[in-house]
Amino acid sequence: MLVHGTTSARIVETEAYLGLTDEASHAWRGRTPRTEVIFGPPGHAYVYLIYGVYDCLNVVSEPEGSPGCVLIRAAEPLTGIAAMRKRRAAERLEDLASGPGKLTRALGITLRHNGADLTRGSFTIREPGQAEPFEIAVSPRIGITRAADWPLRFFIGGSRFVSRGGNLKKHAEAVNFS
DNA sequence: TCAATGATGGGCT
DNA sequence: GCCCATCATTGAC
Repeated sequence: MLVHGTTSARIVETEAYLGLTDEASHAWRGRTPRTEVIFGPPGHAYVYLIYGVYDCLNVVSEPEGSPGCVLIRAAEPLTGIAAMRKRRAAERLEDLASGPGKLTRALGITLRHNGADLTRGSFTIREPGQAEPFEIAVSPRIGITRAADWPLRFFIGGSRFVSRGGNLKKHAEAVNFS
């Protein structure tokens, strides 16, 4: 689960961005001021601004010097729901953090968190206390123009909290966990 | 329900 | 200038 202060949410949808071989990855063109943290140590946050409007959160996932990260695309609100609703209007609970731009806004994550260490402190990713059995489904990535067909989007099968583009059930395959 | 569209700013050519 | 890993709103069915 993703925790920021008093707010927390169960991550239900992610996408992988591979780095130098992946044209959709910001790191594909190499190391620049912006992509510096993607080349840094794993477990840190890469936050960027998309369309001049929304902040998106990634977790750096490869060893230092090797680029690679995971975009957090959707989450199920767990605690601090009142605080989230204050930051972002949403009628239904399943619309509160059901997209990469929505969840950062709901949890109060912004560009100033770029480079933050997610393994400790008040802004972290931890194991949920008690996970029920679940299945992880796989599909192509969403909303990108390059390498769009790569099956690198992973989400909790059957979750009501996945993003709007989440109904790509055509290509989805599932793996079960418990 | 679903497709089309404008908002808006930083990074790159 | 142009692109962009998005979202809320609009308007047609």
